[in-house]
Amino acid sequence: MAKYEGVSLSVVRRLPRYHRFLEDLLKAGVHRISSRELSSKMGLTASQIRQDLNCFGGFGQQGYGYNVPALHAEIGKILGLDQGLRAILVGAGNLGRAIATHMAFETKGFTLSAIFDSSPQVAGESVRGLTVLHTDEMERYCRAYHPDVAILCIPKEAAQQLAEKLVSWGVKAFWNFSHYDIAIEHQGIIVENVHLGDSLMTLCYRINNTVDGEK
Amino acid sequence: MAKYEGVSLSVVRRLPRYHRFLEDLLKAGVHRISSRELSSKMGLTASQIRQDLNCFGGFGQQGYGYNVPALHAEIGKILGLDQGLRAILVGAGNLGRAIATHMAFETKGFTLSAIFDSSPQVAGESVRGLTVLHTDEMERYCRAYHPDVAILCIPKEAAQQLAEKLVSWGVKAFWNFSHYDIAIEHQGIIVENVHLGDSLMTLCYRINNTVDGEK
DNA sequence: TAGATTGTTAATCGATTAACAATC
DNA sequence: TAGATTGTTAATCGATTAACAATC
Repeated sequence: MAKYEGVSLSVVRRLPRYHRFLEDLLKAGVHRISSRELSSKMGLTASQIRQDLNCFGGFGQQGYGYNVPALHAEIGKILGLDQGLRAILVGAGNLGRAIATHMAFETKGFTLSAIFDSSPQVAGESVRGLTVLHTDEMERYCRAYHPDVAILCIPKEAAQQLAEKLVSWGVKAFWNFSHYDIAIEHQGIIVENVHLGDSLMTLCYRINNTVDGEK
Repeated sequence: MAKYEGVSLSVVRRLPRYHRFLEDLLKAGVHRISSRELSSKMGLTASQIRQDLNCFGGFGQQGYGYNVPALHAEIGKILGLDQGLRAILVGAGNLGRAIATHMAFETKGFTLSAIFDSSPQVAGESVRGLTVLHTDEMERYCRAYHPDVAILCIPKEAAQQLAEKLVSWGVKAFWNFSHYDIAIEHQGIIVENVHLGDSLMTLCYRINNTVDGEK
């Protein structure tokens, strides 16, 4: 654990993208790639790629470049995609269901192990082969199975209350789709936010404030 | 248009979050806030808030702070949330439907004006009060109504093909949920990516590489 | 007026890019 | 060996933080 402590979040956030591009190359049967070639495909500098990768070790070979299958596997290992961390999903509304059915959890390091909803109507339904449980059962479940992460697809107010409880039941990480900023009140908890509304508003700004032809 | 040309994307990306926090204060009946108070609520520095806001003008008052309703309205105007930009959604699968039904487009600067799907079975269905159209009708629709943005909730291969076409039909911005990196091949097009898989993999890394108690 | 807090300039910090010696 | 390309150090660039004079 914590093998790579000094690595900045900016670098880490680029790793999944490297992994994706290498996967494409792998599928295309490309066995060898230089930082220069990869940089032009990905729209960044060769320097940055070499710097990024060297945070984790020397995966290349001078005069040759990088071995695609090996590098792809290395990055997967660095990310921990083989770990099968246990995730629970909280909130089986439109978004929650879409996340449950749409996401390839298994190839991203996770197993979706339970789904909860606060509505008695929804509890009992089957989503992605899992029977939705009522949120009342969440404490028992967490204490018994110690999920690694909770995926919050619930409104802000519910998120605020439930995050508190989930933390007290030992959940240390959140994939947060709600508008509640967990990280502020819960130091030491890992939070990955997906603020769709913020993303859309940013897009709105950019459309309104971009001169035609500007990058 | 392009009123604020020099402002960096890092600053712009914080605007929606300011807007959200100010909305909460507004609802709580708070009329006045200093950069210092706001900074402690949001988990950033007072300096940064003042710097950020001053990119767009002097909205505060020395010795007093910021007027909450006024600042909230200003940021909304800067973002262009009152513009009602026309959005079309491409792909009415799990994710597309969730986005269509879940997102509050109206309060984020957009109007969802049409939904398309490539499956003849799906075309004709009603989603959020809109009849899903077949993708064959997209060209005619774009040429007639000039949508400002296309929301891509389709697989990578389809995204690659359709992005190409949409650009040729005059679409200048994308809210992209696919794994295809539009921006690389289409310079001058505005792309806001939501790479859920990347976010999940980043979370995987952070869980695997965070020492207990570390921030 | 005195106190508070902004707007803004200057200092620091971190991230990206460039350069090049090491080496396959 | 010669050419290519990495790993790594140094230079640059941009973003964040600190400081303080302006001013309400």
